[in-house]
Amino acid sequence: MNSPDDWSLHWPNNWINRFAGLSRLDAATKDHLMDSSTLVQTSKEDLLFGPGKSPENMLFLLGGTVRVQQVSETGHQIVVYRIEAGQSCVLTTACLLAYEDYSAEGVAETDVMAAAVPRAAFDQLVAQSKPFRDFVFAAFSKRITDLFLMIDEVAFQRVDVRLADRLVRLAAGTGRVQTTHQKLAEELGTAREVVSRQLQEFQRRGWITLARGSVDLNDIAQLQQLSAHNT
Amino acid sequence: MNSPDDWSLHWPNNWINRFAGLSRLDAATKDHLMDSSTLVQTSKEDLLFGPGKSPENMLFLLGGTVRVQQVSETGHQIVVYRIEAGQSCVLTTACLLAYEDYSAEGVAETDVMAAAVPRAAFDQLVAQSKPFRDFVFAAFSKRITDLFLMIDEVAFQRVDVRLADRLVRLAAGTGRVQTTHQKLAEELGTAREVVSRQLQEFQRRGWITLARGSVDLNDIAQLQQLSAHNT
DNA sequence: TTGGCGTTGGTGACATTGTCACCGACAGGT
DNA sequence: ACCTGTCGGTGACAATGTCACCAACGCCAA
Repeated sequence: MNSPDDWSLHWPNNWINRFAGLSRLDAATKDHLMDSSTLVQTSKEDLLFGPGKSPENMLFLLGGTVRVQQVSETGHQIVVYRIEAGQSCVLTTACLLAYEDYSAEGVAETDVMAAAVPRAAFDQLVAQSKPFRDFVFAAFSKRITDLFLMIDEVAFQRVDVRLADRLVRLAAGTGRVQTTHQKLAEELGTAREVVSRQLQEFQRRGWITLARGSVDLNDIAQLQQLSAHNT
Repeated sequence: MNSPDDWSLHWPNNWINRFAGLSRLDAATKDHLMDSSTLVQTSKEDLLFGPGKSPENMLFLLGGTVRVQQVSETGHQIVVYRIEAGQSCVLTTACLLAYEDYSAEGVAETDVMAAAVPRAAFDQLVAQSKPFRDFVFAAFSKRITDLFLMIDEVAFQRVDVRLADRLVRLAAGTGRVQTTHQKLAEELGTAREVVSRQLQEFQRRGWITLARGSVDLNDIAQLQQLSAHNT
């Protein structure tokens, strides 16, 4: 669901309606936003921004998912958050405005379609439209609270709790996660061996079934209970 | 230096000049900003914002320091960043706009003097002044990159490296840090015992001298070298 | 089919960090 | 001098991170 095909290609001129926070824009502002935006498409695994590749536009994601991850000098990685269809790319937009030494990167996790708004147009929209300002600051707010929660999680949560949480999220109701132990380790910012051992423990308890390159969730309720259990 | 006495009490009507990013405001905007702001003072250890205490104003810090820390459900704490004199409180300003469940808190680390700008005035300034927008987004940008670096640090850096770094920063050139091991542990989001053992190791190497409630730095160069060493 | 060969996952040993229980040293007030 | 609360020290153990190495699998070419 929400592949670039299912709606964005059919109503590319009406993408604004997909953003709840933009519904309050007046007609003239919507026109301005539409006129100054261009549709862009990228393929799975493409790098949207990262060290040495500043994003020059603000992106509104119409379809697909962008994974934002921190790449450490130590060679480690950790996934900080994801931008889903219907969300915008505010943090990186802001950061491109001033700072060059941006150590996070954004990777297309699927094929992605997005509306790109140049920096100048973004600035003008912020100036002229209060609903647009509200949208921007609300998006900021959400992301920033996520960042604080992320710091809390990394600093204080147990690995098994975090892993159970990610498994349930990544399965997204499908009951299966197609990924490797290495990828899961990079999600959590830990080591593959740690993930392997935790997964073995989950399997021993009958919660999941392991296979090469995938994890089947047999008892999502138990996983959720563990992930809610902040001991 | 930069105690509330040394300048802010003498030129409280000119505080805007203390903010480099605000120097480009035109005269009318400066007047507007001055007129809509009120000076506020708080005492050391006062809670400026936190769970159940949303900040209703944007703050420009004129004197003192505000410590922003994440308080976990587990009872742990970690200091995320500090707001120094000459900086503004953008993140929390943004977060107050939308989200209630804000788990971070801001504590006055010294007596604090600040200029408070109500939300409506803030919004109007953002709308009318491009330099003010630039200031706001630049401040956002700085804080957000700090948050990403914080995630990196907590996830991937060794405790000894982080502790050495904090000691040098907290000493601020004075060669001494007046604090307890428990406070240092809350800086780093770790346990007191861990801090105690690391400090003992530093002392064994002759880098520091421990005393009850204080740490003297004997060899800042060595500490800096360790803190720069990202192995 | 067979034999490389890169990817994926498993394992044990060890280092680092976190947790717990408990202790003693110190400072301030009476 | 004696409480009393704060501060720091210590050992045992658990959880997590690191390292070296190996085995199983899938793919592909000889």
